[in-house]
Amino acid sequence: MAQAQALSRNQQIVLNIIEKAKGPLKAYSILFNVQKKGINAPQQIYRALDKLIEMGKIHKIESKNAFVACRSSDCEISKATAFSICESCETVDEISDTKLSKYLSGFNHKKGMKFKRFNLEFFGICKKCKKD
Amino acid sequence: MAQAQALSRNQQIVLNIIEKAKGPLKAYSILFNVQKKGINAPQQIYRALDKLIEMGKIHKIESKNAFVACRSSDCEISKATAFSICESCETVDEISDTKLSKYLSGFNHKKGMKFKRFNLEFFGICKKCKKD
DNA sequence: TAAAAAGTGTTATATTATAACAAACGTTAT
DNA sequence: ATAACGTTTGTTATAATATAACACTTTTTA
Ligand SMILES: [Zn+2]
Ligand SMILES: [Zn+2]
Ligand SMILES: [Zn+2]
Ligand SMILES: [Zn+2]
Repeated sequence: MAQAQALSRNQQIVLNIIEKAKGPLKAYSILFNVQKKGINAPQQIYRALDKLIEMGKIHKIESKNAFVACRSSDCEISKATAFSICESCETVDEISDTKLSKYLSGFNHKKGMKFKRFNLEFFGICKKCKKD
Repeated sequence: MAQAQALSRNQQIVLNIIEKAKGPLKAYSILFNVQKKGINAPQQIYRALDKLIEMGKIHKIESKNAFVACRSSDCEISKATAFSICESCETVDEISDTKLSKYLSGFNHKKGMKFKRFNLEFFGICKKCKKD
């Protein structure tokens, strides 16, 4: 069993903020939130984000350039991610659906390319927003 | 049958460049390529790109901030897109697989959100790059 | 033909992300 | 312990991506 990787100081600070957040956070919004902790430059944020993504602790929502904490425990490496995104309130949920994940992981392209990783983003209007 | 929408001058110029390209193009690379045609500002590019996306003529590859022409004729509105992306040579192919598309269009989130649209990006190493 | 809608040109600015370099820190191997 | 190595940090600067705002023109619709 691979030893769970320890987080460095900056990585831990950034992860804490993302985990506490209700929704996806942008890099610069994270930056503004940690200036009191002595982190002053974008680089410091982006470096932490890169490592956290590698470790599977967070994911990037590509369509929003924003970052969310991983909630699904089994994506230790971010190689099969799926999200549901509300176009009205911007809520993002990580979808962990075994069938979906298996279906896509097993998907083979006609042109013979073997996939290592995928990212899927669904868009719609969430239940809560539909009521309004 | 809905009348195919005519393109404005700038939209046509931008679309031509993207269609001629072998791979995804970035907005500013498009801009540099059309300065001889009198287009000088990012806004003009982004406005054209936005409309072309709405019409389904092009798609944005979110993980690369780049744009490709639609090759699959049946996505008149870009509501169900899937791409295969080589992490080595950066080649991008639009996947038009009816089964995949149906499977995903019919996918329903546990939380009851009805999806209007999705975008799927697969990553791997293409056949050609594997040989090297 | 007047009003409305879509498109254009332009300047300025906001937002997102990386380059490059020197110093500090944490491991491991003599 | 200490040298050597890789990783993390701090910092300044800059690159790349994208939008705001405003005045004007063209096209469509009524
Ligand atoms: Zn996850
Ligand atoms: Zn919502
Ligand atoms: Zn298409
Ligand atoms: Zn390749």
